[in-house]
Amino acid sequence: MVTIRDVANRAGVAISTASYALNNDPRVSEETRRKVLKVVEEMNYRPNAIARSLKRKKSETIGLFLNDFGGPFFSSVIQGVEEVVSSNGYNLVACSTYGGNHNTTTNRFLQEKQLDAAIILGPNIPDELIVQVASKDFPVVVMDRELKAEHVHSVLVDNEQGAYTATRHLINLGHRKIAYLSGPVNSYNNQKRLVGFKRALEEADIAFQSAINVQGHFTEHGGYQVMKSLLMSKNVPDAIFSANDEMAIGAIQALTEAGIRVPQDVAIVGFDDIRLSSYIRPALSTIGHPKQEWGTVATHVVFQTLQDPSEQSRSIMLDTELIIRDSCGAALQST
Amino acid sequence: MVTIRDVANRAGVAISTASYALNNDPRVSEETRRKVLKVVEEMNYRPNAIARSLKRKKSETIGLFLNDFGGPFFSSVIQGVEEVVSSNGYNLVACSTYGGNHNTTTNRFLQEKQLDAAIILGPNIPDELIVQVASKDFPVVVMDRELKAEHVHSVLVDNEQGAYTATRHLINLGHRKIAYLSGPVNSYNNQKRLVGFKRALEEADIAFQSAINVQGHFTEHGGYQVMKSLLMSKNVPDAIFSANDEMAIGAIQALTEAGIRVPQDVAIVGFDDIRLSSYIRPALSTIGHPKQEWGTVATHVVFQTLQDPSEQSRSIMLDTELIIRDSCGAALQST
DNA sequence: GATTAACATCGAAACGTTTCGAACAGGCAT
DNA sequence: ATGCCTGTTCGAAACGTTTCGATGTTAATC
Repeated sequence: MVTIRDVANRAGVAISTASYALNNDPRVSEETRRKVLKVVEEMNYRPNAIARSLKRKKSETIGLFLNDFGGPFFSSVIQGVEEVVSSNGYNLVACSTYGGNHNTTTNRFLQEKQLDAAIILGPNIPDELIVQVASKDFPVVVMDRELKAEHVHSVLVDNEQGAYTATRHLINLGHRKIAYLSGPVNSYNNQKRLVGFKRALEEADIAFQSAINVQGHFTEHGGYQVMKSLLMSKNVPDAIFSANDEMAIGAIQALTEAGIRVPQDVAIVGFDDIRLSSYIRPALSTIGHPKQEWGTVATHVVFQTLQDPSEQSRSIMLDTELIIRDSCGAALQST
Repeated sequence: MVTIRDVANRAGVAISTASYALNNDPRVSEETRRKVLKVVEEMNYRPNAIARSLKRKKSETIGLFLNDFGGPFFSSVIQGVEEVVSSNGYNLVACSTYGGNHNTTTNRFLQEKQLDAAIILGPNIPDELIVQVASKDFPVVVMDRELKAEHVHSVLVDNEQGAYTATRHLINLGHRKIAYLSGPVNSYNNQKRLVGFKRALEEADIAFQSAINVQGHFTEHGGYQVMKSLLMSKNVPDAIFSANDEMAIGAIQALTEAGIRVPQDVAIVGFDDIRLSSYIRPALSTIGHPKQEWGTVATHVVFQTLQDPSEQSRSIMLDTELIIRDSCGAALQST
């Protein structure tokens, strides 16, 4: 491995001079700089980023922690993050947090100071770990929870408002018996969406029926299963608000198989606006949110804090949008 | 920041002893080890991974280079990679290679020895860079090209055979005028798929018509556009082999809009078996390949080479599978 | 011709670890 | 007493950079 010492020797200068030359320090003369750069070229020298990070106490790398690379809209979020990170001349590493507390990658990157900042979209990282690692020169942005702590910022989708809008929409279409197709009960997103759902019901004087509040684990298969059992119990609602699109798609499948028409017999609205939603039949009405922007905003917060570490903790909420397609029946009524 | 020196001081031992204690070296007595670990706990000490990497010349991290996190099946590949990496106690970082040669992340991680190995699925990383960085203690696995060089291994999908099977299938169904819906001409995947396509035609004594060899950039929109213009030119084929599913989906959209029935008027087969393919109507017949396994195999090769650096360069080819749904018309004929 | 300033270069310390070789203490056999 | 293990601990050098403070040169000023 060729080091800066080799370069310095060959160029006939001190190590420090070589280093200055490489870092465009104005002290070094144009002549020496050229000499050094020529040798660098000849020897194909590459600075060792690890040694540099050790000395500078900066890695110019920010970490994005995801619990699941396979998720349906994470790719959009990553693209947003990537865009801002690289436009700032920083590097991005994406780390999987799969595997919970014993995950070595998470602990290693988060606790062992290999990064300059972290963006978190992995609910299985505990709050305590986050507040522990966040510090003046290690800002953290969370996208999957509210967490009020020093040097921790949050960028969130307005789950509650979105769920409220979706439910409200179903109520306006004349539905009264509306089921909530729930994600994992301890999920932050699910909790907020449930709150919005309940608020809309309450406003319309509809009682919340826990019998038709069923849990589908945020997966297509879960949605399918749960819908199946709801059908068995003969407890079929007029309408369904699904806490995400995946489950809604599974539910539609189950309904269709049972000969129940969507939206004529049961109307359904989802949440997330994943790509698949506009392709299935009937096309899924849903609550959309700006996935890529979500990533860019979070990343901007990171860089602002990096530039001005005295920055206050911020909390940003992104708006959602009702997307009407076929599964809610609104298009049908209006014609 | 609390360092090992602080720990050593507080515990009343030498730095080296503290280090040995932390690394379970048998030299240190049980008593001292406990004393050190207690102090570690008290002070909440975390070793600095950067300093360790510098000294050990190992980062226990492997890098996965992707040109596009948003791709439709990359998430499956990543999951496969992640699984093997973490089961070996290593860390995974995923780096975007978006932006071509000037991409700093790529250069930095690849050239500046922050990693122990690399897996590459980003065609915009030039061959020269790969052979330059591959070395005895830095194995590289490519998944997006053939590249014969020392310390470079390849794990590939059998594009040619897959394309051959798909085309052959269309021919067997009685089609003679078959269009090739092409990806970027310089793409390795596209080239191989084209070869397989041509081989099938040749075998059946069908001339390759360059007029219906059209380029759709591997995107849905590209497939849609290209199909539109093919329809304008009145040069409509009996059947289409699309070099990937995305383009096939766009093409079906264009055909449907023009009132042309799939598969009755035009049969179509894609490549990749992305998730969407089984949801669209008509469901897309395609060539499937084991995406997650692709990742796990590549990663196994990495670890084998890491364990035995004298390992020969390997080249592994994964089989594909014809998946018959509705768009090719086979299901229709058989009933 | 002495004084100063500006410029270019250098040596050495530091970043936080790991690890080599030496040192020390105690126990045992000579 | 001497020598030699064995078990434990230690000091110091290294890893490849960056950066502080010092040093030497040269040219400009009085």
